[in-house]
Amino acid sequence: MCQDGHMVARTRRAQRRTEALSRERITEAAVELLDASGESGLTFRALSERLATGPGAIYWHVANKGELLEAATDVVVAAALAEPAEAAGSPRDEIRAVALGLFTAIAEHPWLATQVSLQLSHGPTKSVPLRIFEGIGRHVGALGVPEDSWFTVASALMHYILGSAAQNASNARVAGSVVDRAEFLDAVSAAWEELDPDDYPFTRAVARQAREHDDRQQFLTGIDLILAGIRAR
Amino acid sequence: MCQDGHMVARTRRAQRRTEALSRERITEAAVELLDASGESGLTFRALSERLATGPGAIYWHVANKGELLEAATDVVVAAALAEPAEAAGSPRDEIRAVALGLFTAIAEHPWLATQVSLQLSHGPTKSVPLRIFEGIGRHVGALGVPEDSWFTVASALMHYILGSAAQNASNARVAGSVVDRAEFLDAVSAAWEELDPDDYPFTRAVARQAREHDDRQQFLTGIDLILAGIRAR
DNA sequence: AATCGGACTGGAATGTCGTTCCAATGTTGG
DNA sequence: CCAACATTGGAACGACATTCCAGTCCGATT
Repeated sequence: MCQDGHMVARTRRAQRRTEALSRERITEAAVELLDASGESGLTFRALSERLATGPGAIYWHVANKGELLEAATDVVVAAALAEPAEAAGSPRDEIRAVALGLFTAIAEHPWLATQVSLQLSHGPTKSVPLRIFEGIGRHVGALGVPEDSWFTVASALMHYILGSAAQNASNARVAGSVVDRAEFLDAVSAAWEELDPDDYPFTRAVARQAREHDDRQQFLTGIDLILAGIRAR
Repeated sequence: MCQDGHMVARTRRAQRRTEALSRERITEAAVELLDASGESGLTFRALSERLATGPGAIYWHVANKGELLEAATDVVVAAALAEPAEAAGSPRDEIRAVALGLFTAIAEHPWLATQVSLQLSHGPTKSVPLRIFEGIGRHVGALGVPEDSWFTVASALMHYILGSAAQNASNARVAGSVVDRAEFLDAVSAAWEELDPDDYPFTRAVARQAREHDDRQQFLTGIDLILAGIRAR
């Protein structure tokens, strides 16, 4: 088996390696892996196999796993925010579009919620929070908000959007289909109704509302709430 | 600290083990470890050493690391929400109190932001999201909100609070003192001002506001924004 | 009092992960 | 053609969460 290694190189390249390894191809494969098997599915070993290479080759293009996760998140978020750029509506509609873009992106890539929250807590200079902040803020001026409140208003909107998105990932993960979703909400509602009435009176009281609510609708209602607050000043 | 030398391992209990191992003691030690060395500092090895035991003993009381993190988060959040229970003010002040309680808890335990976001995305039946939701919702009724909007309004407030909290963890982590904080904001603001004017016009425009803003103040302003939106309906 | 069984302990062992290292390979310019 | 260099991929390493198991302790039963 020692001498056998002479010709070990094999025709590996003939397999699929028509394109060279690149940061883009690696990130793309990472996203596919994340979509297919969740956060724990993305390992350098699995990635190596899918790209028909070894871990060392990946490390030539990417510093570490954190950077890989960051790149994957960035690609997906950028795609989600790029779409509604064409349709020019009222500033209110524009902001709703940004919010809904993120909302559906997270529904399609459940791992995204955790990652975006993570990037957010890693600092405001990371590209993902920047993209979102800019995407929202761009339309805040047109909303009639005085300039010295821009920062505050855009921050409030971003925080609400990301907070909601994080929560709704759990729905998306468990509920693949509409039927599953109904079951999931039923389970949540039932669990809430069995809480201790002394400790959780409010949650028990709204258990029925939780069962019947529409995520997307409620999400937009929340945005309208903030927009109404802005207008009320 | 005082080693008993190479005495037989039998007199182990004489060392420091006056109290028995319990879920509470383990969680407490986990929080101390997290506070001292951050999220990566909490390992079963370090925890074993601090508790003068082995990993196996810990696993008798705690199922896995996730459950340990959950318990640690729960304890800290519960403590943060318990304080303002006595002082009864206007519903608006009560909600502000809940929000500020979480805000300062995260400032004292920077690892909390990530954990709370994580728990949130793991489902609405986990105890941490429940506590927060209840803590807020309890005062929503007194706010004059019609009952069929309770769920929506409480959700919107919770999402904003948790989203803001996640962001402000990065400030807290980097900025131990007031001086550090000013430096941090300067760095962020400077980084924002060097962005591409075509891609990030808004962010560049508010860079100066970012430098001078007060986290806590802005956080409360955001809450007032939502409350104003509620009143405006 | 002796013993028996389950609660509890802790050290060793297992397998997986991120990461590093390095010999081998392709590629490029002189 | 050959030296410098960029790139590759497989093996090896250390740290980690988790499991296993041989013990130890303690309260209930007889």
